[in-house]
Amino acid sequence: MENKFNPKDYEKRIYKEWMENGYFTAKPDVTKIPYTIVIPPPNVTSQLHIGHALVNTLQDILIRTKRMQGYNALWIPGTDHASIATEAKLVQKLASEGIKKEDLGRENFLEEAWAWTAKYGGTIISQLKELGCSCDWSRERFTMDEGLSKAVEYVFIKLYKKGLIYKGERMINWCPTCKTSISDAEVEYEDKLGHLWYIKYKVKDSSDFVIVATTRPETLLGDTAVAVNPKDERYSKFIGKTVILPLIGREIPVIGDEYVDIEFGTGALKITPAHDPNDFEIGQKHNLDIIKVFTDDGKINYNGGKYEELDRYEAREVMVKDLQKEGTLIKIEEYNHNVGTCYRCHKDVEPAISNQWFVKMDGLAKPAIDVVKNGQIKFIPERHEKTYYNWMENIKDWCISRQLWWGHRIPAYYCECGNIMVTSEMPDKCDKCGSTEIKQDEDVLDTWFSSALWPFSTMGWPEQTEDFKYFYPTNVLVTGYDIIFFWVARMIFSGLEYTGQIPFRDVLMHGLVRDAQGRKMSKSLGNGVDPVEVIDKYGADVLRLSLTLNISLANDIKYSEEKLELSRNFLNKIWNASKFVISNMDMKEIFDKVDSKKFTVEDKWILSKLNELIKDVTICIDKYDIGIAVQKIYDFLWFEFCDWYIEMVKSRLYDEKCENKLEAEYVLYTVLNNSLKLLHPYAPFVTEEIYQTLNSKNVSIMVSDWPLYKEEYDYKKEESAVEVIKDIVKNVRNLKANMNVAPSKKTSMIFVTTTKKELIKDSIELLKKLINIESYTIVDTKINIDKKSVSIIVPEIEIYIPLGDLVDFEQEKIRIENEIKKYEAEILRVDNMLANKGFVEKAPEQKIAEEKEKRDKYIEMLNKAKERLATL
RNA sequence: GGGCGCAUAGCUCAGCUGGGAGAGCAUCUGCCUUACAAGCAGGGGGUCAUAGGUUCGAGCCCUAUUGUGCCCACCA
Repeated sequence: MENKFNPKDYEKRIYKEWMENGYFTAKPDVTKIPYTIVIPPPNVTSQLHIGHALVNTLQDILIRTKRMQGYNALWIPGTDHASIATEAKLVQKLASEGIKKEDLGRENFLEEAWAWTAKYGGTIISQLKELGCSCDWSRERFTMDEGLSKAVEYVFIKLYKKGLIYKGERMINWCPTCKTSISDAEVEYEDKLGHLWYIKYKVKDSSDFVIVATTRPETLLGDTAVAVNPKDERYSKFIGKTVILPLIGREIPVIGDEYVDIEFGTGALKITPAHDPNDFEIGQKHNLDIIKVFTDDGKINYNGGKYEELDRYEAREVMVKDLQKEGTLIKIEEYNHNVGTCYRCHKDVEPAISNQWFVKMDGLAKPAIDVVKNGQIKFIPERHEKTYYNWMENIKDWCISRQLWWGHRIPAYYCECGNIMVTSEMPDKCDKCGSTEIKQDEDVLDTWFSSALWPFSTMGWPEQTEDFKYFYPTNVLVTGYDIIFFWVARMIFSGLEYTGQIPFRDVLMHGLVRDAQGRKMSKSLGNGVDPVEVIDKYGADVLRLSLTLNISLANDIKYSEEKLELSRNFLNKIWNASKFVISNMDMKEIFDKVDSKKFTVEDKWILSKLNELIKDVTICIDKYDIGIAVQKIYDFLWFEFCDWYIEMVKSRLYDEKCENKLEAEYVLYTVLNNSLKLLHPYAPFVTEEIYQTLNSKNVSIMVSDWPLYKEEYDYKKEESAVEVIKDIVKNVRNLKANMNVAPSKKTSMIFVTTTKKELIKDSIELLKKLINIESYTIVDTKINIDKKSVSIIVPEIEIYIPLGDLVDFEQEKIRIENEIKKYEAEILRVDNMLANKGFVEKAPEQKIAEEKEKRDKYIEMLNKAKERLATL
């Protein structure tokens, strides 16, 4: 083992060994219970960011734990083609070369896209490997693989035949920058400061006018009515009349509709059915004309007269000026409102009427709600179920067509006669009119349409493969709560509809990783942390630990350098402790001669503590208390094993004649070996490196057995005995520190006790080492005690340390007086409790007994302290 | 407008089914003690946001308030 903890020495080598030994692969095996996770597929061209590092560390922890526990653990990896995101990036790249996507043409563009995928596609995968992920790479999938594309096509056709997919003209969200429709879930609302413009619409053949307030004056080009509330006395008289649109002079009717809020703005609402969802509905109700005024890229179209070709915001400026000139703009107010933006490019989306493909949601939503309500699928933390219900219960039809090229092309074919054929192969001729003039739909499917199938399409579904039959449904889905709508919800209803089963049993949702100031990490802020740089500097284990140690999954995680150092220091500690243990393993080959009767009190104590740890950690991981589990490992290894046990056994190890040296080595080995196994899911590399050094180069910790709780290691008596020893040691050290006596100074000690004689005798070697005893006596009563001594009082034991002139009696008096005060306070606390009728009557007996015991203990110590004080 | 979090030591956060407030960092004191100075030993530091309530007992459960963050929602 290298002297210094340096992850670079072994991480790459170990990962390669795991791969070569095929430890990550899993095959159906009826003799084992499957445990399956499918990775949330990262974008094929993405780089590993800190969120990926977290979600994949969590999955790896679960998979590695279950694998060691004997499950047939399978973690299916893969990537997503991320239709809109990838296409946008590629378009941008082409633009920088002066190429437009349209000039390239569909075929060539797709060729570029595949080339791009091939070039950048491997990065994220190799980064996941650096992180230590134990995915079955032989099953790596891509959402545009042939098999997965088949699944997409199969589902589309099936749903179409069932009437669950339809095409129609609806109001959808249009992104003029990405030039595609997007679903409701893909719209992000942002609070933006805008204006309310008050515009005068003249009533025809009258000197009256109606003033409307709008945040979007440019849409007046598409106005086909002004609506007022029929109950509004100011305006009801105008209903049925017409008003004249400013700037363009077109006549539009004034209509009455309850929808209009009398209190808001002016109480008169301009209606633009083509560019506002509410106006669209009102338009439908009143049979209003629909006049589109925008082009697909957000410019004013041919209906805009002289404003044609102007960008929507440019048009706004120009029109506002013109309105001012005309005198019809009478007021401008600042106004804060919610503006829908595209989740990809963050530009404002346009509500627009468009002919698109939709998935009919009402029938799909209910079963998806039921499986969560009845507990077949559990969300962790549970509160996210509410978010899920809220969304599912108010869901609208899902717009799935995208005006993009990169993605699964819609398997719909159009004949010039208007007939639509939905099939997997391009038909030779129209099945209605026989024409051979047939064209495929130009659009592709929403990227989430294929992700929704991920838990089963990755297993070869719709074929009833062995994998699918054995590994599906998956056990747990691990993901961030920010994609409940995009992905989790859609996998649930898809799984139920297509496979008739839930896609996963548990949904483990983690928080977002934020920067040290608590801000979201983003490119624009430049506060992102590159996990690859972290791995370079600290190693993957440290990164993984820093994301899991001392965190609660329910909350967002603040990332900081400090947490990396904490993790690094811990692993360094383990490294050094292991070095110590390994260098003291000279009798390892005769461990079969270990005699458990020769276990000392500290041996039994640490074995018992280890035993508890095994139990706790196993339970915690099962409950997804991943942060608590590793905290317990940390505390045990550092504060029990290193701080106490190793110090306690040193004297035995250094003493060649020690009769239970073998047992000491064995216990060191056992505790370290098992602790490494518990820690392995969190820090796979360092635990493997140590494990192989501790055992043999031919074994691997990742396929070793998970430690089990053993009844015979439950040594309660020894646990409490060691607590007494620790109590003594801490008190002596404390006293020495307070009196400016070097801890290493050897002293003689007198132990006064009647009940704990054996314990002191048995553990005197320990005490000698831990608190530097030169000589000692154990007596029943305190006679012949050197006046110039200090005293220590612990339950049932008094210890006197003659310190000669170092003893300052005034100091000693004050110290003992303070202790007396402490004891009195404790006694008072218990007395108050016991004097409380309610407590005595209602508290559990055990609790009352515990309190009484404490009281006795403190009274005893109080009396001793008083006696001692009297002699000073 | 609805919904959901969070508020615990100077800082970052743990705290499982309610039973004497914890860790790391920072700070102070003393230590290069042959696994570890990325360390060891010891100390100081908290009305667990506020106000009520339930309970024998509340950091934990209930209600309200304040501050703070997030999600959802078509008021122009």
